[in-house]
Parts: sequence; structure tokens; C-alpha cells
Amino acid sequence: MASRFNALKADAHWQQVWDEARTFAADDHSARPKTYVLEMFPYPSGKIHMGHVRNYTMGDVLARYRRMTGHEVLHPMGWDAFGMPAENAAMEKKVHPGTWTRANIGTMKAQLKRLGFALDWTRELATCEPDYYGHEQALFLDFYQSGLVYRKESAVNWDPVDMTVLANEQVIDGRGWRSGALVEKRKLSQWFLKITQFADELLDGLGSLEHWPDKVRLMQENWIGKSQGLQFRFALSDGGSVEVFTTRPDTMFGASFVAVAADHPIAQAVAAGNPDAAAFIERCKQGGTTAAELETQEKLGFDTGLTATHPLGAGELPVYIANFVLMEYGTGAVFGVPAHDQRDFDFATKYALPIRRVVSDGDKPDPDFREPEAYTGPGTLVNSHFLDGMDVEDAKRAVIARAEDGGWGKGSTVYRLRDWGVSRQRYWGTPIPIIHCPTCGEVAVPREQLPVTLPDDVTFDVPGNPLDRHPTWKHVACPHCGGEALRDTDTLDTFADSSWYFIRFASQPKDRPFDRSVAESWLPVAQYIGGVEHAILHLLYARFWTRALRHVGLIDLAEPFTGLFTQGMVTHETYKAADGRWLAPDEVRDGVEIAGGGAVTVGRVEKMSKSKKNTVDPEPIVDQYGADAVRWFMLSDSPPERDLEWSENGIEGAWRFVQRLWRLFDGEASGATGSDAALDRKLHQTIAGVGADIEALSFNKAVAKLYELTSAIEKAAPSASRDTAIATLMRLVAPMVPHIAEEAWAARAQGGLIADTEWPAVDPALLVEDEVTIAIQVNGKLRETLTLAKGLPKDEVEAAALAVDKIVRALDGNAPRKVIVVPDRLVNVVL
RNA sequence: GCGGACGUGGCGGAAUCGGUAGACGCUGGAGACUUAAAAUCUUCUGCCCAUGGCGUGCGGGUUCGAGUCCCGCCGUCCGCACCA
Repeated sequence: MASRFNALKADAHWQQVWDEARTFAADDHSARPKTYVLEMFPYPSGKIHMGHVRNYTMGDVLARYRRMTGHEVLHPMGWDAFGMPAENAAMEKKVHPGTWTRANIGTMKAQLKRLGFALDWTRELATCEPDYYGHEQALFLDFYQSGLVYRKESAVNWDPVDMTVLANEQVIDGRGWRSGALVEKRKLSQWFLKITQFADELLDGLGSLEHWPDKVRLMQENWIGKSQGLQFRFALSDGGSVEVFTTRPDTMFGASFVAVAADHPIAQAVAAGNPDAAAFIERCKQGGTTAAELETQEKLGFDTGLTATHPLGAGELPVYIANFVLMEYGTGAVFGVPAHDQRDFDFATKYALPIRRVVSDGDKPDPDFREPEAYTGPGTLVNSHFLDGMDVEDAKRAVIARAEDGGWGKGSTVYRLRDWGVSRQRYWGTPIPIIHCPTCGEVAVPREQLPVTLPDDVTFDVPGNPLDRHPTWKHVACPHCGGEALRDTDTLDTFADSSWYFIRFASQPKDRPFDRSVAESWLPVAQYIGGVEHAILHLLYARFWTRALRHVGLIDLAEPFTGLFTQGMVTHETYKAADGRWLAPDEVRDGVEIAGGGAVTVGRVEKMSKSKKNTVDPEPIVDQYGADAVRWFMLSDSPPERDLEWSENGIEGAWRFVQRLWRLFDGEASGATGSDAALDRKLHQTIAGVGADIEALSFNKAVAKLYELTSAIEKAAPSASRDTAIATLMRLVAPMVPHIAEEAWAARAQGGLIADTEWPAVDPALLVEDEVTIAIQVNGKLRETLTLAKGLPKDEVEAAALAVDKIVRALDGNAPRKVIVVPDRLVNVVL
């Protein structure tokens, strides 16, 4: 008998067998029910990390399980291959972004293959290849031609050293994350996708996504940020007017000022004739936007000298330019009600403006406001003319009705969501297929000229956009007039690439982005698995893109992902030397630094990251323990939505279990006869339980049940039941540890691949126990347990309970006050 | 500040409907096998003043019975943030 499972040999063998048999290639024409399991595709940064391993293992277990339960499973893999790291590598290592990216893909693909994932590699795609991004350009033009794309001047974060636009996340304390240069606000002409056109749909659609985490739905809801209120006009003392938006029209009579944003046209107009105002506006722009700065920043205003006429005849209000009013939200102007808004309260306190209470919470009918802070709760209107006595909600409706009747305002809805700016002044992305002609204006690149490919001969030795400074690339003839014209030298935000890759996986014809009917046969994705860091942007953009495709008539699909699961991170202890250097796990042993023996401080358990050096590279681990042990560990212990702490003990334990399985699997079946009713029952309970747990993605629970079954089999005496249990266990563990399962299946000459077998059937008769353990309690406290036949009548159970020694003693000759009998569960004797 | 999640042994965690808290794994103890070690196997492992008592962050409540439901605190983590 071979004593050990040789993982290295078995892994390679079965991976090759699956590859050659195209076991996991999804068949578009299959008669089986189709299902689509997808993990978020990786960015090819260099090597795979433990987070990838955990993510893809979870998806793999589900995909393999669904195959075994009779589904035709689409489980593809590809590469989110455009993006900045490739350009940074180009600058630092003098290597072309494409060369760097494709090399990384090669490395990471080989690494993924070694983990034995049941992936359909025939559908592999990389977003940096023209046969992907060319179709994306076609979709962009479809959107453009149906009015979902527009061009607008917009303020961006401009890094003057790197000469590029930075995303908000790349601006740290007002400086560029790479260059450290002070970031400037610049106006640039940018392409926008009209995501706000779908704001309501995207919001309402969240309601249908029952298999998404509530947390993610809530985050998206807050991101979209729908607010309903009143938009109305104040007449100004200079003859103009100012439009404001409020969600609290009920507090109209509490208004004591009007404030506009620093970049509001009214503020600009005032500044033109008033240097003090201009200076104030300049000062507003300097303020930082980080949380801490906003927290401490004082509310500041500049009195324009203008006044606004209250539309309901409540006098004239001063008009300020204020630093806390945002141009980007609502109309860029507000009316201030200090008694019922904290910011307005702070502002009014500073500038000695009236604070008049118009909503009373009942306890304090006195309308003169003397609270130390604004009151924002519900209540009854006071000091408000025709609104007096109404509650807040009624008053809102009354004011909106009055405004609409009087023609000075209307009920209105405002969203926090902005249109999606997709222009990036970078090389390594999808070129925007538009040509700018001095005579014809913007012209779409004709379809037959797609793809617009990236030039290869680019340089990264100077900052700025290599496409823009390429000597010839941008110079083209205008498709309309044939005159000299220029290509748009911007590329699309890489979130565009990841907004439809799941459709291209389902169907990839050469001549168009996808075939509608094939795509619709696979989509929506039944289960999507990835990190919660994509809860908003990627998932919202993909939802939008899908709706936009439906809008232009390319697919009949509202939501791309029916089920979403956000898995936790892989974490590890951190270690620090006395001098503050971070140390890697393999530099530390027994609490001291191996090199030099210096003392080591064990820090918090944190997400694996290069900066804290607490990463564990999957590759040597797979070398040492084999793919199955790594997979098993990824599924064990921690619930999948929570963080998993990597530990040496954990992987060792997983490896021990794989070997334990092998001791059961290795060799011939015993050939013993006779049945073992208890083992049969345990087996069928495990089949049902593990199946349900996998469906629920509760892999840690499935693992626990498999441990229990394994122990039960080990302890059982030889019997036909035991032989059956062992053969069945092979199939039960197959989704999780597929290599040892194939090896064992082949050794027992079961025929075919275990990957192609069916999930074992459950015998429902064996799921019910014939005996139950009943808890005997006194006043709710456990005193004894009794094992009785299942389904025994109440009175018999009660009699048995009252005959128990401890109960007789507790009763001490008295009759119980009450006896509660829960059939097949417990008896509670109340004294 | 607003919104949300969570809090169970030495550790990760189970407990699906309000019904035996601590499944399963890790760590640790004892033992078997061995010249020895590794591996493996057996067994124990919430706490304490131990025929009993106490225990699911803290304080109350509902109930025959609460980790689970209700009220009030405390703590940790996450998201958003001058959003009118």
C-alpha cells in the first residue's frame, strides 16, 4: 500500500487529463440547464496572491458542484489587462506595457492551472488585445450614436509633473501619489457616459437583487443618493434670480440667508467687480477635501450685498458666497435654515444671522430657538403662517403644491450620482474611437476602421500621454471631409473594460461584440464572486453598461449578476524588528529575527500586503503541500465572507486531512458484506448537508461535515456500507479536493472521470433519525438527557422524564407546577 | 456626523424556527506504537469554591425556556461624508 498521496504527481497528471479531455469547456448547445459561475477576473500584476486563490477556489467548488448536479456550467477566466501599473512598469523597467502585461499573464495562468481550477480556458480573453477592445470601441460608438455619450468640460485633478489626470483616490493630501506634486484643478474636455439617465432604474433594480448582500445594495443605494424635494427660484435685488434645491421645503419660513457655491455663476459675477469676493473664492478653493479637514474647517461666507426675495413673502434674505456649498450637487445654491440644519446653524452663529425655529418637537412649543444645535427631527410646524400645525411631511407637500401653483418652483429629484467620466490621458487603455475634425467636429470612426489599435512604438521616458506625443498616430484624414483631422488621444477608463467582459465570455464571435441569443442563453451570471472593494464602482458600472446595451437593443437583460458574493480577505500576522523594519514571515522564527537574532514584535493580523511584508506566496506552498491541501485550507474554518488568517498550522492541518482521506481511499474495497445503519444514515445526512452548504457558499460548514463523516467511516467496522461510504466520500470531496478524488476514483477503477460523475443521490428515508436525544430540564436548566424512540407521544415522554432520578430528587415529593413537552426535543419541568 | 455589520473557550468558528451552547478545525495535556524521533492512533481540553454552580461584550426586560426577541449602554470593524 502506498503510504502517502503524491500530490505533485497527481496534480500535474489530472490537470493534463482535464485539459486534453476539454472537461470544463462549456457547450453552448448543451441540453442541460445552463448556469454561469464567475469570479472577478484578475489584473495581471505579476503573480497570483492568496486572495486570488481563495476567490477562485470558492467559485471552483461551486462550478464543480453544479456540474455534478447536472448543469452545463460556464466558468471562464481572463485578464483585466489594461491599467496604470503596466505604464509604471514601463517607466521604471523600460519595458513595453504590453510585453510586461503578457508576460504576467503567462506566469499567472500557469499558476492558476497548478491549482486545478475547473476553468474553460478556451474562452480566455485579455482586455488589452484588439479582439477585445475593438468590440468595446464598437459598443462605445453604439452608445455614442444613441445619445448615451457626451463631451463636457470638467474639472479634473491634474498632476503637473506626470502631466496626467489623477483619480480622486490617487490624490493624497492634495498631492499626486506618484510624483508628490501639488495637484491642480484643471478644466479638460472629457467624454462622459450618461449613467444618471439610468439612476432610477439602477436604484429600483437593487430591489430585485435578492441574492446580493444587503450591505452592497445599501452602498449602491447611498451612492446613487436619491433625494426628493423642491427646486425653486429667489428673485435677487439686482434683477436676476437664483435657483435653489431643498429637501426641507417645510422649513421655508425659517430661512435666514441664501448661499451659493464659490464657483457658482453668481459668485463669479460678484467677483468680477469685487476683489475681496475674488480673494474669498480663491481661499475657498484652497481648502482640502479630506475627511479630517472638512471636520475642522470653519463655515465661511462672503456677504455679496445682494438680497433675495422670499417667495412666500417672508422678507429679504442676504446672499452669501459660502465655502460649504458644493457646485456639483443640486443647483449649487441653498437657502439656509439655521434652526434645522447644523451647517446653517454654525454659519448663522458665526455671522449673527437669525435662528428661527419652525418645527417644534412638542416638548418645546416656544418658537424662539435656544438649543445649542440644529433640530432635524420630526415635529409640528410653528411660526410658519399657513403651515402652522402641520407635521413635517404634510408641510413639505403643501409648500411644493404652493410653489407649483404659483409657478416659482416645482417638486424635484436630485441624485448624488454623477455621469461617468471615462477619458484618461494614458496610453495603456482602449483608444476612444472618435476623430476631431476642424471642419466637421466630432466624427465617429467608421465601423469598418475598427479596431483603432494602439501604436507599439511609444516611449515612456518623459511624462505625459504617449499617444498624444506619438509623431503620426493621431494624424488621420477626417472620415467625412477627408481633411486633416486628429484622433482623440484619450483612452477609456479601465472600468469600461470590466463592464462587459462577462458577456464576451459567454459569446465571442469575431465580427461583433457578442451574439445576442448565445449571450442570453448564459446570462445573467448566476453567481458572481469577488472582493467587496468592488461593491460600488465596478458593480455599478457593469449594471449600467448592461442596461445601456439593452437601451441600444443589443441584449435583453436588465441585471448582469443574479447572485453576488463578496468574500473576505486573506490575512496574516505582521512582524516588526526593533528598528521598525517590517519582517516577512519567513524571516522570523520563535519570536526572533533569523538573521541576527534580534527581537521581533508581533503586530496585528492584517490583509496581506507587500508594504507590510506579511504576504505568503502561493506557489511554494502548492509545491510543498499540493493544490488540494491549499484549496481545502482556503475553504476551512473561516466563513467565506470573513477574513481568513493564513497560518502554518492551518495548511498543515489541511495537508493532514488530505493524507487521511488517502488512507481511506487507497487500496481495494474491503468486499465486506452487511450493512451499517448508523453509517448509512450519517452518509446520507452528509450528502444532503454538504450539498446545501455548497449551494449556500457555506464552505466552512461543508468542510466540518466532511470531517465528521471521515471520522465516522474511520471508526466503523468493515461492511458493505463502509465500502459504499468511502466511494461516496470521493464524490463528496471532489469539488474541493479534485486531484485526490480523481486519483482515488481511478484507483478503484470506477470508470470515467469523477469530474463527470453525478453528485450522489440522497435517500430521504435515511435523513430521519429513529431515535432522538431529549433534554430533561428543571426550570429551563439541563439536568439529564434521555434517548427515546422518535415520535413518542407527549404523555409517554413526560412520564419517562418524571421517572428520572434527578427529577424525582428535584421534585422532592411535590407535584410539578407545570411540565412543558416539546416533542422529540425536550421536557421542561417547572417547579 | 450619517448609514451599516459584528461582539460566543487559549484561537478560527458552529448552533437553519426561541428549545441540550461550544459541532468541526487549530493549539495544548496525557497515553499507545517506536531503541528514539517523525508520522499515526486513543483520550482529555469553557470557567469555578465541583453529587453543584457560573457562563455567548455590559445592564435591564419578555418567556416554562434567550447566543437567538425587545429596550438602554460599551467596544470593534466597514461604507459615505459640508449632498442642502
